[in-house]
Amino acid sequence: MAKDEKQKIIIDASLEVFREKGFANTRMADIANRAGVSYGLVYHYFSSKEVLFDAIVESWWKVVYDMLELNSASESDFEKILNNIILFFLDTYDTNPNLMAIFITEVSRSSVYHTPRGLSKFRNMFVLFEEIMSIGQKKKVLRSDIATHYLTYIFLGAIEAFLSVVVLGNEKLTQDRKNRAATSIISVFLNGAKCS
Amino acid sequence: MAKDEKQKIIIDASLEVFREKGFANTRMADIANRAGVSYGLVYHYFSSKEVLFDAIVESWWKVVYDMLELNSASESDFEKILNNIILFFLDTYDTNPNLMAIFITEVSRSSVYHTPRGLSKFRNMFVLFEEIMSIGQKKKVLRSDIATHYLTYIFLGAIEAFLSVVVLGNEKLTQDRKNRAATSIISVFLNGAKCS
Amino acid sequence: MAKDEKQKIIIDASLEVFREKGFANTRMADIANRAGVSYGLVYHYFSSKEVLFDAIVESWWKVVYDMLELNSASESDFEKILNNIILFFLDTYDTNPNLMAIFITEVSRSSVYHTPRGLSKFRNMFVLFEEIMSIGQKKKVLRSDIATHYLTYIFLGAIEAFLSVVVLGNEKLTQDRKNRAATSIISVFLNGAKCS
Amino acid sequence: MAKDEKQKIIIDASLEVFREKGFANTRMADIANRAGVSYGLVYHYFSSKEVLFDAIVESWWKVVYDMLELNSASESDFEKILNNIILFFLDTYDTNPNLMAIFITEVSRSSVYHTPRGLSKFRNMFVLFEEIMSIGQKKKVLRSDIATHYLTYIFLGAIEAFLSVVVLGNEKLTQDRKNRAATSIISVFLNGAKCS
DNA sequence: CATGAATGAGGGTTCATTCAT
DNA sequence: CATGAATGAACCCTCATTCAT
Repeated sequence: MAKDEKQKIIIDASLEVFREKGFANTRMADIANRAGVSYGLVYHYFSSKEVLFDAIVESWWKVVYDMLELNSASESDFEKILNNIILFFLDTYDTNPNLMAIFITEVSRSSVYHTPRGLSKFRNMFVLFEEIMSIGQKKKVLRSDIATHYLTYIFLGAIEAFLSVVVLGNEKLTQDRKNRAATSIISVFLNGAKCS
Repeated sequence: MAKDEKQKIIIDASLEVFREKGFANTRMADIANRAGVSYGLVYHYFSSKEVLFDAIVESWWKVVYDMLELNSASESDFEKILNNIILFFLDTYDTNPNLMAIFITEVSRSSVYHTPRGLSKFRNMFVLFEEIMSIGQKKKVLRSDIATHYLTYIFLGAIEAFLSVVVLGNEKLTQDRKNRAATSIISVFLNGAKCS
Repeated sequence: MAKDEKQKIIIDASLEVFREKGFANTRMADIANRAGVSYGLVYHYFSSKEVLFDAIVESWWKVVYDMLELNSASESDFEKILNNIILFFLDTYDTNPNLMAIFITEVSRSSVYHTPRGLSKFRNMFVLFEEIMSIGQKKKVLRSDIATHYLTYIFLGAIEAFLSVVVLGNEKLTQDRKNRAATSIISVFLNGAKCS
Repeated sequence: MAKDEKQKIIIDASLEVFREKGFANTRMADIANRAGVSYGLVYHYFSSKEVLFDAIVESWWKVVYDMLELNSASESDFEKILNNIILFFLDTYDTNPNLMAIFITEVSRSSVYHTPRGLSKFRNMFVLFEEIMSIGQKKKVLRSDIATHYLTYIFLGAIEAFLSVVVLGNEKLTQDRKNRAATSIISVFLNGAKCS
């Protein structure tokens, strides 16, 4: 429909602008201009700047949660699961770098998003990650002498750190590089960085 | 001197407020109130909000760079170096949780800080980290089949992820917990998460 | 006709909303919603918010003027005429409390309505009231040692004050109470409040 | 002090503008311009348009309540008390016509002011008026066969109606005219409008 | 050094009105 | 007739910064 199309145009424009300027420095006028629509139309679809931002973030959480739950329920080989997860993030960066950048710079750490509600979303992701690590431990793939949340910190931290560098450098990811990154991260995570 | 004392009072107050509200939502008036000084005095010492924030961040970068350079030049056992680095961050959180929180939420990822100048500071830290990892590889402690920057992502990412959880949860760290965290992170980083 | 019906639906809805929120705080969207019609249809029938409001007020003035002219020409006993006038206002409140409330709160005093044109409508009512008082004086029912406009102030003021209290308190008027109010007001107006 | 003077300048300017345009059509910029101060200074003293308006209205209620309580406690002749009350309103119009106009057009009836809190202020005045009427009845000056509140409606209504005409016509009141108005209103109120 | 009054540009939001379908 | 998407001027309020005392 025309309606959904316009919404999409506005959301896409806001993804660009939020990414470029950050939430605090984004003007609703910037979004309207970028979208090529009038000032008021943005408000016709989104009742406030925050609502617009939330719409973006919610859609992000949904796909993350879905992805994690899917992998949580998966019967695949555990290493394959880890690989899926990393590639999910890298592929998302590929197809929607603005969304990924916003997640990294405005959501994952930014105090702006850390209202109680925002925090719970973040924690929820963490819990889902932890479940997967717990599965790895139950399957005897992962060590059990390390508390599950440390495994989570390290795996999630590696992904975020890699994404941060890519995002902040505005780098382009080839399929090849994505695979190498996933392989390297998983290799260190599972086998360690120490010389054998 | 009285001068330095007042400056310190203002900086301490701003650490609190920046931590609580984030840079964008902090008012100069908030800082003045928290410091118990007049509105204009803040401007007497810091010519703008940004200058005040930068003063804080610069002091942070200085200690981080110093610490990394010290460890870079250190003759210690490599594992000991890694341990020093982790404990540096955890100890800083202990003694100055506001500074650590600001680093995590306002600097390390936030787009607010990602002016070209801010980015270069961040990259500089990354380079120093990378040098240490490179040393580990030269010393044959770390694998050389993994690109140095991946080792960096994983190690730095783990620290940041752990700190994030602690900071966002406003948690208290005992000496014991700090040691356990360091040990766990290093153990996984070096030996891997896989069951042996 | 369908046309007139829709107009009436819109007018009735606007009476409700204008009464509840006042002219300034009424949105055209509120009226459309209350009427259960689309946004644009209100504009189809009324070219602006002011035109809609005026349509209401004009209809009010018309019945007031008609009523006053009728009583002005009436051969009835003067006391009966005063009674008719009071009961006209009270009956109107009964049948159309929203209209009465709008008159009291938005028209009779509100500066919103006091454009030159609005004022002239108001003055016109005052003149008609004054004519009736003048008739009372000519008929030797009312004292002539009091300037006609003072008689008008007192009589009209009493009606407005009573209506104000009823309107602001959103009170229900029984036939009995209406009669008592009319009798009391007229008794004091004609015979005075002093103990005899 | 400079501070109080500036406040007064702003309040005086806002009295003018509120009177001319009404609350809803008054721009904060208008007030600042009229006061000859910067835009922000208005907010320095009054945190919102509503707070500024309330400051005005509160000061009004205070003098009204004080005046009514004084007359309530007065040992004077009852007719003298009625005269005092009327002259209070007329004198206030004389010295501060803008305040009086705002009371008449924006407060006494306007729905804008009829929040629950606004209403209670209005009712409070009504109650104080009613007490005075009740005293008149107890003193056997006023008839007791008429419910007290009807006496109140008629007396208060007469004052308001007179003031309304004066305010809307932007008329000038001489001392002489004030006295005649008071005498006429009281004469009709006490002795009635009927020819004897 | 210290105070806090004063400034005014900037930005989010509202909402009457228009217009394409 | 009817719809509701689209427009954009208007306005309240914020707050970093300046400045007189």
